[in-house]
Amino acid sequence: MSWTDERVEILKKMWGEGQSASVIAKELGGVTRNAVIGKVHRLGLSNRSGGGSKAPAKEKAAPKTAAKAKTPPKKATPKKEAEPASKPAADIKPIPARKQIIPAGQPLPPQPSANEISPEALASVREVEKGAKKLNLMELTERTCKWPIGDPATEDFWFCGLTVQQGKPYCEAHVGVAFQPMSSRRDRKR
DNA sequence: CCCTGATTCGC
DNA sequence: GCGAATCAGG
Repeated sequence: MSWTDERVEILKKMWGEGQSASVIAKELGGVTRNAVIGKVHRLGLSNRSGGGSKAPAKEKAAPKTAAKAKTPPKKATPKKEAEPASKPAADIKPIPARKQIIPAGQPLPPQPSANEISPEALASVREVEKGAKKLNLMELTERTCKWPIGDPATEDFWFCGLTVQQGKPYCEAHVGVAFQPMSSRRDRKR
């Protein structure tokens, strides 16, 4: 991919909106966040200033003087990550025949007592579950949502598997229902 | 650990 | 000009 005019437009727009480089990169597709950051700098809008026109212009000393003076690339962690780099996208979920969906009354490991989920949270949860990866116990990793769905006693059981929210063990939606601020507990009719 | 932007430098 | 590798801070 190259930086076509419109792609740069999107970049400027999103960067201006304060979107992170990774998000912009994902949006544009075909580029990594590094590419985005690099471009942002070349465009001179590293600072989120729009009409400032005042460029602090902080020049760094040019270390390259000697013939071959390479900065010792210290590799503290030579781990090579096999990142998917760029992949089209996996949207469009046919969604087979899924009847029973979270009975909301038993599959809630956390918060054992009282689990009346707010309508909004429950709505988003169901939304998420439509795109859940349905991972089994073996497929869970530190960054997959560990929210159980279905009945552990049957085959209709799997884990959400979506990307977790930093730190938490669940994805955003599930974090929402798992960590209900005890205040929002109101007796819902059932 | 993950994420963020910043910088360097070979291509 | 481009962007991976790397650095540095949260």
